[in-house]
Amino acid sequence: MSTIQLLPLTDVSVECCTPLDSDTLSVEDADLLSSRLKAVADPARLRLVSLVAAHANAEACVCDLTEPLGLSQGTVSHHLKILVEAGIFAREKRGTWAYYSLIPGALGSLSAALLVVGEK
Amino acid sequence: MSTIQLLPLTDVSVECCTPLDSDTLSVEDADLLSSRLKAVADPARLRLVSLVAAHANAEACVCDLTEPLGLSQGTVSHHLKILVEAGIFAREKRGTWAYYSLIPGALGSLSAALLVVGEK
DNA sequence: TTACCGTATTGATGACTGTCAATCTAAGTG
DNA sequence: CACTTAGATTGACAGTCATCAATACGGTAA
Repeated sequence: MSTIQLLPLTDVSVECCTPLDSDTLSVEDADLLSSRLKAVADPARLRLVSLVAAHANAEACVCDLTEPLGLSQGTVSHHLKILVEAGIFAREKRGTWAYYSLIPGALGSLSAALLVVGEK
Repeated sequence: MSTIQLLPLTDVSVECCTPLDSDTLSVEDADLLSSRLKAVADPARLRLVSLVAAHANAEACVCDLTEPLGLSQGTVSHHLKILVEAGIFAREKRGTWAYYSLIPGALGSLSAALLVVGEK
């Protein structure tokens, strides 16, 4: 049997979609990373992260956060949802209260991903 | 003369503005950090950082970046200005061309600042 | 000087976002 | 059951943003 060269073909397809620079950020990766960064690039949400991290047991309910943030309950709930959807906060409902906590390593991986963008 | 107690007064004022948690992100720091993160939380600007970093000599002019980004020249110029104002890119004009380059350590300090927010 | 080229800026537009007030849902409590 | 309380959701509004087309600016070359 003749052994068909498969690897060169896949290489060509890779070259096709990355024309000039070898290892540059793809559009998909850029969209993904930017959406995660957007979740954190807001003063209210940065303070939420800081408040929750500084809180006892590293978790807090909405009622703990509304007053120090100076925003309405609905707005705080909105920001918390964005942080949960970005994979930064975890939400656990116990009784009437909803407790939010930092997902371990989430900020670290985001911080690391940002750093990698600047490395060729 | 009666010695007036000044220190207790200032202590009270400090307690007044930091009611519960001790070392939480201030509103000013949150605004500052979020504005730097906003500069980077955009797909086009993330790709700009990646493209410049991967470019020869780690610098590039606008004409090098317009085509791989798929955006108009004016839009690319606009994004580059935002990155310069955020302290991430440096701009050097040589002749007709404007060369942009990553400021060393800029992404690193931003990445580190983001990480610190999550540490109590 | 005029002409050209690379870049910056302006104006307009459509999309997105942060915020609040109001409402709705759900879980406890009388 | 009705009532209260915590949180989520909705609708509306103002502000911001990404984008393009067009124009202005600033060197360089003829």
